Amino acid sequence: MVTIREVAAHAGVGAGTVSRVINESAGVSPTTRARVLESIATLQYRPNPLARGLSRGRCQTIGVIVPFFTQASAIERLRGVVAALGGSRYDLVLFDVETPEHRAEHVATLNRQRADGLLVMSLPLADDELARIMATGMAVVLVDAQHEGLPAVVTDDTEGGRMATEHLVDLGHRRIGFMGDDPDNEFGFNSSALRETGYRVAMADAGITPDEALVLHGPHERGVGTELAGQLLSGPEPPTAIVCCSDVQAAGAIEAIRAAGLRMPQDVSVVGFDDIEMATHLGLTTVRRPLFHSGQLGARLLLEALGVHPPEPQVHELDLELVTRTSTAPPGATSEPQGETT
Amino acid sequence: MVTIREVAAHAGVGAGTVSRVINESAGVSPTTRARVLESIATLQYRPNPLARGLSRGRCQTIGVIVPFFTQASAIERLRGVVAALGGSRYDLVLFDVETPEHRAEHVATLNRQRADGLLVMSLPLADDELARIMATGMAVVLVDAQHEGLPAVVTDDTEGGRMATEHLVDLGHRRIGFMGDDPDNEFGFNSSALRETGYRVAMADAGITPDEALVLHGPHERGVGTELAGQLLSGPEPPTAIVCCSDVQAAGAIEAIRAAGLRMPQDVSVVGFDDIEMATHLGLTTVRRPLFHSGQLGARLLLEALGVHPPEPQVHELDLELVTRTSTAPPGATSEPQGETT
DNA sequence: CGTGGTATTGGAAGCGCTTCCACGTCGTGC
DNA sequence: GCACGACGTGGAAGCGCTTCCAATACCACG
Repeated sequence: MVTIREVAAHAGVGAGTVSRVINESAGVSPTTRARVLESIATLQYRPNPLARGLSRGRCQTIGVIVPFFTQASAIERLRGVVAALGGSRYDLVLFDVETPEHRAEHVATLNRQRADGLLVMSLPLADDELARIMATGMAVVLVDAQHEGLPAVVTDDTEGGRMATEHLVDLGHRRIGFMGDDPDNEFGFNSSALRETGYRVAMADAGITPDEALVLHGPHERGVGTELAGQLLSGPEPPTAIVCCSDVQAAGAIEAIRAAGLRMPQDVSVVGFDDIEMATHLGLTTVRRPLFHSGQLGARLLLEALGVHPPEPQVHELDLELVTRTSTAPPGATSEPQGETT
Repeated sequence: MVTIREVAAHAGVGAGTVSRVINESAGVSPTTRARVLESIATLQYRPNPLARGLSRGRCQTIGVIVPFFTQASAIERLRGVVAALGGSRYDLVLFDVETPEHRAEHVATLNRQRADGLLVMSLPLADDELARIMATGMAVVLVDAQHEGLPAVVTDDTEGGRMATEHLVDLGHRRIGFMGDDPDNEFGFNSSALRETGYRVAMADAGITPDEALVLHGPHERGVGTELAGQLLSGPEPPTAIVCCSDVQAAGAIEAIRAAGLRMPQDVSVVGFDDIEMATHLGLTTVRRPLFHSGQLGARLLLEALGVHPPEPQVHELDLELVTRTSTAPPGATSEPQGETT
């Protein structure tokens, strides 16, 4: 491992001068600079990022805290982050959160030296957790979460739930079920609850009182979607349409519909949420979340926040969009609906 | 930011003692240890990882070099890595490689201080690149790539190509097309070429001389799959089956088949490669690669290599498996095939 | 020829940690 | 009562870098 001192010795200058050259600081004569650069090339010198970081107090790394890295939606966001970071000089450290303990651990461990900035995805951090992070001086940007005084990239989940439900109402459905995440999940995710609110708003707007037996909750898993949908469909008065708060649960629901020997959309319509790739293949009507874009924008905001002129924290709301495919139709429709939007 | 010295002062001991406590080194009396731990808790002290790394010469981080982070197969592997790293004390730094320049840059930048170990995915690194990496003393594990003297996790691509083709031959196909990656791609990926070899082996075994007009190449993209398949199908003597060297290209091929007004599998059978999630939804018969498992195993091997007793470098070959779904059937089959394997 | 800048430069200090060495302070065996 | 380990412990040195300060050289000007 070549050190800066060896380079200095080789070039016949002081260590400080070499440092000035690598950092492109002003005040090095062109002659000296050239000599130093040559020595660097000859010796194949690479500055030690750790030493640099220790000395400068920052490490050219941004951390991404992402719950359930294994979920398609998280991946899509991460893709956006990677894309945005592509051109920058920052490395990306991944903190996967699968349990509340993970989160606590990461928050506790985190400090300025691990990452200069932090992208927090989907996790509604508690006040004290955020306070601790802020105390380290790290720049923080939230994606799919919100907190006073912090820049954030969000979507309107309530509106999304409303859009999905309204679409079904417009098609003529009255008995509409809803499947969402557990409202009292251990992470404090609340987007599902908001979507449920949107569902209720749309129902109310249409003058329908939701049948509480048609509103079910369970973990964000495909199998759970199958199970919940099975429950809905086997009831005394099954719904003619189901709003799912994720494409994953919707995929499960579709399985349940097939298993029950029912047809989609003739017997049951299904709307999902997210528009992950799978939705295209399933022909799933869904509320598209700008996942990639949100990750990308979040990373950009973070880079800005780390820059020379950090802008005022601002909340960026990205639009949701209803993508109509073949999983929804008027209740009791007899013919296959035509045309698939990709 | 609390430093080790402040903790030492608070506990009335020397900095060395505090260090010994955090690192659980022997030689600290229980009384002192308790006092120090209390001070740490009171002051909420967190060791600075940079300083620690600088001092110890390692940074508790492993790097993952992954080309085309945006590809489903890469993601699946990464999931495995994250899973394997879950319990360890190592952080994960992601190096995305989208262009050969990226790769060169990463290899140049990399040094021991950035990561203690390196997981190289799918990238056939050149000798000099590897030499440079090895010179840093980093532990290296290859996944889906191989190099003398390095631990690796691989699959037999030739055998995979053979399996896929044999399956079609067994079904009675004779005119079988092949679609693969560009053989002279800028990264030096060769798995597609190996699969093509397997295809030729299977054809030869069946006594069939492949029609070179049915062997096409193009970038690993869905759109390209559509295009190539379109070409195959519009020829004077279209194939009755196509072996695709990835599920992504296969998905494109399926589109082309639909677009051409043909039926799958009655008119054309399709076999993919990878078994990404999409394959299930497409009903795609495919050669399953143990993607998750390979990432997980790779990460485990790396952790072992970083451990106290690094094992001898070893090449671990994981099995491929043909997953039969509804995209393949005997040529000219009249009835929908039954039963879907998930 | 003296004065005050400006342009370069070397090198010490310090970032926060680990680790090694030296220094007590005991307890033990004689 | 003394020598000798073993055990705890403090603290200096050093990891490789940045950055600041002082020093030098050089210039133009009067």
